[in-house]
Amino acid sequence: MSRKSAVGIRDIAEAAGVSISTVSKILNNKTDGVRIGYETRQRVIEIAQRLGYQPNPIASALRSNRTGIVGAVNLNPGGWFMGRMGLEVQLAAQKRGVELFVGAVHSQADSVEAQLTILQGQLFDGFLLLGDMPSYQDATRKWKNLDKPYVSVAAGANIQAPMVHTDEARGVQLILDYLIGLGHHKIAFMGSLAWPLMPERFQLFREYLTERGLSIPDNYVSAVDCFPYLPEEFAALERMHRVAIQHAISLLQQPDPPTAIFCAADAFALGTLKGVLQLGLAVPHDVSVTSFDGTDGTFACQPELTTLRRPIKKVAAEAIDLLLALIDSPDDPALQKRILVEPELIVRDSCAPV
Amino acid sequence: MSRKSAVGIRDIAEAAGVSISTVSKILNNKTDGVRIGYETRQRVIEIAQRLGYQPNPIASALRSNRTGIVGAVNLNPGGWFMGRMGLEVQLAAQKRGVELFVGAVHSQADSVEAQLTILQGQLFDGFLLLGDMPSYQDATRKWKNLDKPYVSVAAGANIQAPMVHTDEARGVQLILDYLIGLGHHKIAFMGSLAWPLMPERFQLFREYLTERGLSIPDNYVSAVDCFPYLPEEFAALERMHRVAIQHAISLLQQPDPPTAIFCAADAFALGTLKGVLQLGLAVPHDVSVTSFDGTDGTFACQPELTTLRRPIKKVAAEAIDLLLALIDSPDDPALQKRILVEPELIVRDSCAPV
DNA sequence: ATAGCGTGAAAAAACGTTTTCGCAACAACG
DNA sequence: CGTTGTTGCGAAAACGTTTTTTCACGCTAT
Repeated sequence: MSRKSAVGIRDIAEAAGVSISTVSKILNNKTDGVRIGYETRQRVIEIAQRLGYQPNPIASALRSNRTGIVGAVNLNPGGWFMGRMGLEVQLAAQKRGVELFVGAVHSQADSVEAQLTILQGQLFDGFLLLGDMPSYQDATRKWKNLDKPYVSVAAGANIQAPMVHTDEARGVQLILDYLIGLGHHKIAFMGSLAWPLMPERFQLFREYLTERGLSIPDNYVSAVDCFPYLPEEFAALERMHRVAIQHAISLLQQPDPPTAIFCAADAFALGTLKGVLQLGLAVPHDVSVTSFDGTDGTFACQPELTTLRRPIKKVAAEAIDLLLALIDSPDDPALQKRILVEPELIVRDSCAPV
Repeated sequence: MSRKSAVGIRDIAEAAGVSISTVSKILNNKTDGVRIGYETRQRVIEIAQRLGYQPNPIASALRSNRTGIVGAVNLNPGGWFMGRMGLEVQLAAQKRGVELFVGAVHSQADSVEAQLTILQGQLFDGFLLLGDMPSYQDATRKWKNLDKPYVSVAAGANIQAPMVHTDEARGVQLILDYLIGLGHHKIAFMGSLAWPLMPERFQLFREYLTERGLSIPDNYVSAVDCFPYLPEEFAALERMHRVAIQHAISLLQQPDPPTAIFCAADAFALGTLKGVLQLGLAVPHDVSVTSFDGTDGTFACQPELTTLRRPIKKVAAEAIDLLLALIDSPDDPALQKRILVEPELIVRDSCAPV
């Protein structure tokens, strides 16, 4: 290890017979109030190349107060949807030529704060907050006065920050339009009200149906009691799956069972599929199932799930664009906005007419 | 934005009536050749706290040449297994009190290099290379002489670097012992030989069987032609699923079909499940299926898959430990090692006696 | 001749730490 | 009373850049 120490800006200066400031300006393409002869410019660039110069980003960051790197912290990295989101924002960032590194939060609140402390340290020019969690408000409030721009991605509507999210009202509408179009009136809801976003999603579900005069009996609401955050044990998602199976069974064993089940996340739908099977019934013949999110699991099952696809790539792209804009002009009030992206209903094989 | 500029070490020095060097030593718990009175120590710490001092990691890194952060680049972030691996190394790092940020590689070789350039810049004290890819060798060769320690995780055996990996020979053995114990002799292999690791896995499969005098007819080897790297379109994994379905069907429609199918990754097994169903056959009654990796999808299907669980948490933990050790003593030859971790066979419902 | 100006570049300060070196004060010891 | 050792801390250099300021020179217009 530790070669003879890397070639720096002053090695170049020495080799070119110019000063280090000249080299810096040339290598950074400074043209503002700076004049450098064409001759010198070429020579320095050529020498830098030949010497294999690699700028030291730390030193550069210290002086210029910009690292050119953005960060993200994922509040629910173990979830199928948010896990994918972490990936997609990275992709979107790379497409725009900026590097994005993502950290994950593993336990509850303390870890968020630790992460945010790092993020708001000078390492990143700005960051993304991916997802939501109960203590989100508490954690972010402390950082409201941090001087790095950030945007919130796929978090609840009550966030006080620039944010990008799926148009969930539209999503719920797409699903229910479809189910009702198939003649369903007895539609159950399955989801965990302990998760962020889920209460809002249930609210939208209820509003849609009551507006159309359809009632939602209490026993059509199946509140799975589980928590999605990062599984300390490997089996957390599996446990959740099993719980969903049981919920599907109880939902369908009632005297007047629903003809369709609206699952508020893919994991619930997958569990429901299996629950139905265990009752000796069939999807979609005996009961229709819809899913929400459209992650990978929804096509690898039998029957394949009709699902609402949250537009993950679009959300990621919008988020990065917004963040980069904010980094460029942090005080532009026009950027303090909320972007809602339209989701898409993927019709597959888990629904049928009543 | 931009508060009155953050409180720095010298604000503390001023407030405490000591020099900045003293403050620095106190805040870093320096005890080496340094003596500071208990009195002063307490006072400075108290003041730092009261002023809400947040150290500037950039400045600190510049001087000390250590950032306290490690990085990782994930060569196959979109894969079910490697995606999870990215998460687990982060977790393992956090448990050890070090921050780890992961970047993802989206296209082929150029992106790897771009990432590695960043990684070997001074931002990180060391890094993990997660997974493998065809151009891995090319990309890393150029960086063989970088002065940051790194460890390779879950890459092929031909990597010239400290590495941590599943004991795949043991894994293949566990699966085949189990299948043969159930009386299976006609065992097919399904996998993509275009992926890294897969040829080696096939080799192990072949060796095991031929050692026991079992032949592997060519038509029992189903080489799915697909590429696992980061899906530019959302549907890449889905396409792969469909291809696997077709392969399962051709495998089983032969005159003398296998009684068991050894799938070299979870995605193939999930596809196989559906292929069998489409033929009007049943798993495990008509054919047994085993999977490799044990990611989330393997329990959310019907029947649940018997799978070899690659010990992802253990691998992640070993990798971080090794990396941190390397950062501490980069020149210790004892750390130039290869760690193989024992996998585990998860027996579920996809296999039955012949 | 000389003030003014445009061109090209060097000198020096700055970023916020860590680290090395040194030095005063005091006590103990012969 | 000099030497030696110990304690507690400060001064200053250093890390590798970017940014600001200054400067030399040659040309033109007065």
